[in-house]
Amino acid sequence: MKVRDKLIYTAARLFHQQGYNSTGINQIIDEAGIAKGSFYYNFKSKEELCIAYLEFRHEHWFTKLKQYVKKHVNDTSEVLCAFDFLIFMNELENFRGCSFLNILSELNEGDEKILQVIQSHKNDLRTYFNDRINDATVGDHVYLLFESALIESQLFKDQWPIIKSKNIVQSLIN
Amino acid sequence: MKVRDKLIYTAARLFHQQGYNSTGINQIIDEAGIAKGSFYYNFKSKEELCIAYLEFRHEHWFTKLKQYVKKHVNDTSEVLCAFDFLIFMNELENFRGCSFLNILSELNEGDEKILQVIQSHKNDLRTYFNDRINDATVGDHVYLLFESALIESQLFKDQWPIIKSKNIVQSLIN
DNA sequence: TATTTTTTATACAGACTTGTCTAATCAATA
DNA sequence: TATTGATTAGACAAGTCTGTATAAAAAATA
Repeated sequence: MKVRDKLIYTAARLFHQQGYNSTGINQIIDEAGIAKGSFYYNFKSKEELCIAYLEFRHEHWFTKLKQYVKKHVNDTSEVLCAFDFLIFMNELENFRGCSFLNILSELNEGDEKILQVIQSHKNDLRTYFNDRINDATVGDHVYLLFESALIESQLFKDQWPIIKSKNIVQSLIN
Repeated sequence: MKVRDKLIYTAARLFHQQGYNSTGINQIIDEAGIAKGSFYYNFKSKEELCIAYLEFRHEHWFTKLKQYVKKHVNDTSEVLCAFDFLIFMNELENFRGCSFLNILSELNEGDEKILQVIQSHKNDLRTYFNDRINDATVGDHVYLLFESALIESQLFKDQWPIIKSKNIVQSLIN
């Protein structure tokens, strides 16, 4: 595996587990087993790594979502399946929530570039639902409930907000 | 004003503007005009200040919400009014979002005490809606949309998620 | 008035942060 | 084979962080 990718994967794991500001460059390179010089050869700053991380996470997350949906869609609808995917991810990642919303909370004024990556990801998610739901109002409604399910399950360390949201969505799309 | 309160108010302003990890003790005491010794006389650690801050913010936020609702409830319902309050607060606080959800994203494992304060606040908010809505399913539905409105308006730096959520809620409670 | 509580200013410890720099080594490419 | 690109280990700068220590002064209380 390439050095750059090793750094991104390690950063992805640590950022998601510990948060962005709580994770230092030194820990990343230590756990990745990469020299500091190589880090700054591949990234000009921590911010640049953050953007690479979010772009990686974007691909990773949507790929996993689509894989999951493809595998389980026979039981239910694609849209409802996305909520099951959240449950699956919470179990996998221990209720750490959404990488993008977590970074959002740590942003300072002037981090416009990072904010744009986050907005872009969420716009894609909104589009994902709207592409699968005829009524645009319902599509946004589902997107909003999906976001709620994400953040509230992180907050309560419990799947109930996802289950509740899913039940509501089920009644909406029928 | 008491030294302890000065510290909490200053911390509240800075934590909400810049985030928890990005705000140091030194900046807080400088801007509050308080000696460092006094800080550690009143709080045994930054974590203890954080809890005091969240408890203050809890009182502050609900007080402001109820004041706002009392003043504007003649035009519309209490529940819908709460969404207008979000719009009002975003304008006032420049789309910095929810203090509690922002802290949540910065939590590390082991910050159980802080997590409990956040959960307690959100439970109160959930109860607030359920006390004003007969159907418990609809109550939770409104709570979830409210949370979504909060985080999504912070994310997009725009009021549209609140307006959309409010419109949905309006159709729900009629 | 005497005692205790609280606040002040400041220096400091020890650890951490991001980022730079050097000099050597390994790998790929022309 | 010679050159360029990429990686290594580690020291280092300059600053940040939380928290402690000191001694004096001010404020509240008995």
